[in-house]
Amino acid sequence: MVARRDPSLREQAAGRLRAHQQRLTAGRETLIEVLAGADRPLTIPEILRRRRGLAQSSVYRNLVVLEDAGVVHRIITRDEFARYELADDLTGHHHHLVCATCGRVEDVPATPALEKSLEAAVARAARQSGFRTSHHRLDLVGVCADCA
Amino acid sequence: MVARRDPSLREQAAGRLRAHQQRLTAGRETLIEVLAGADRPLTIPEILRRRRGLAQSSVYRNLVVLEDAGVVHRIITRDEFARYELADDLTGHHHHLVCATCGRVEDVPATPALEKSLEAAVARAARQSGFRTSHHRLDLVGVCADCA
DNA sequence: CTTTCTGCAAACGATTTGCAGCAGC
DNA sequence: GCTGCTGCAAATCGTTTGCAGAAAG
Repeated sequence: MVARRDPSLREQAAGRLRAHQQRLTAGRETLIEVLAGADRPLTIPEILRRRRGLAQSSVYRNLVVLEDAGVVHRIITRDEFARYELADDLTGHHHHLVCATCGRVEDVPATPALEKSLEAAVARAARQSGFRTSHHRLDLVGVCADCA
Repeated sequence: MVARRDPSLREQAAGRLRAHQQRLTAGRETLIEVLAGADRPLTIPEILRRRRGLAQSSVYRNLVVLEDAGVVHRIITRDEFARYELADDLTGHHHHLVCATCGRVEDVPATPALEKSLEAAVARAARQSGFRTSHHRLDLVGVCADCA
């Protein structure tokens, strides 16, 4: 998903990292660029393919740091690899289309009507369960155009 | 989640297994019993703890078979272990409360109002993406009573 | 200099798999 | 018997980690 506020993306990331006493290093900036340039969550092999010269272990490590800082978000579907995307609040809230066959994930923007229903459901569930809910996650599972 | 139609659960499972040329063996029946008796998805360590004497590798293998046959459903959250529950159509469609801290997952029944909104969103997303969507998955993420 | 980050290679751990013996038809 | 199921132990593979050297401050 392309970032909504490209110009400040770097600054926002830097700020969040600083708040976690972490630096915005070259490797971390590269990761943010790659994710900002993708229109869907990427696996680590995909990231490595898009930018040669990144060390796999540093990518893993930096994605953990970026996730802790709230800059990126890790999503786990059903296939072997985890996928990463920029955090929701940097790109706009959205949901995912997940291909049950190949694991590919595509973004789909949230709609106000649906979000309203979800809010209501979240509030109801929270009330009766003792869970303090902070956000939700909606996946539409199916078969993508390539796998059909 | 407790099965809605306990009496026929065993028969339904047997039928689905047979349709996939698989037998309903003792080990598989035990798994179904354990999952039917739980009110939330269980990890494999939890399953092994509830029924001593099950071989870990057979549990893994049988859960794959049961999933292929459409009897159980594997869910992956964020923590180390996958979790298993009986398939939606045996227990009733529901969603999940996921604890962001400990990974615990609780069931929450689906409500007609929410499902209607979801249907609409699914249809809209499918139309514009080339995905042929078959079902959805909604997780409410938060912190459970124990971790709060 | 001191602290954090990087890259390599080795370690980890949930899950999968090879194989020999057993059970079901 | 033949085929599929089980359980053990070993292998797999995405991910994590130890460590020594390089950058940041």
